[in-house]
Amino acid sequence: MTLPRAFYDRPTLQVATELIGKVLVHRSADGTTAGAIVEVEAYIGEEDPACHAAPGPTARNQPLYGPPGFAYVYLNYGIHNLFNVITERAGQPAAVLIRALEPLDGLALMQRRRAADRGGGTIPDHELCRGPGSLARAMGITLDRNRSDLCRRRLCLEERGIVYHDVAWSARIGISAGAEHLWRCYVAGNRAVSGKKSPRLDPPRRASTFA
DNA sequence: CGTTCGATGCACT
DNA sequence: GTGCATCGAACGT
Repeated sequence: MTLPRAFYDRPTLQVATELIGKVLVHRSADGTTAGAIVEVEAYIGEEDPACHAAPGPTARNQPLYGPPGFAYVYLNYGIHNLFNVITERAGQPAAVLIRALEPLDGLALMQRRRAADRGGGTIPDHELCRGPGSLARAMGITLDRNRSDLCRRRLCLEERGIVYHDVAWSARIGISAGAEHLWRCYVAGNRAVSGKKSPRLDPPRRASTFA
């Protein structure tokens, strides 16, 4: 079932953690793709230097100031589309960046979209939606989905009863200002999560007693 | 395995 | 003109 607008109309960190395990679905002209969210980052308010709202309202960041439950898609590094969901009530600029999915539906279509960028070759399933740019590419999410209503059918988030354990928090990836906030939420140990090897939760099997 | 580095387009100063 | 909420090809171990 599709998440209602009230889901997004709450504190951003709360929405971020509850987004883990929810399913992002895109019904496009090419077909339907879907995946379970395993990694997100929160961007909260004009006081957060890494948030696009940091400079105050501009033409580009307008969706951040709008009502919750809408998409904010923008072009990054001239190459990648990044997909965010708007949280908090209108006037409070905040969003959650979706960084990685575990692919569920439409894997062949994802494969085709990703392969279109390269010469060819097959991509491992767990790498299809690993990283925010790759995810948007595999899901077919482009700039024309900016401001899309996530409570409609075309592009939405669903509850399918998926539960992940070992949910962890860390600093956000790829930013310098605002690194003190631990606003990245991810499933520890999941192969579809971006970045290097996720730090292990369990302690080393044998700690040396000698220094 | 790991790390480095170039590509690329647009918003903003 | 500058600086990105990145990716993956091309190297080195």
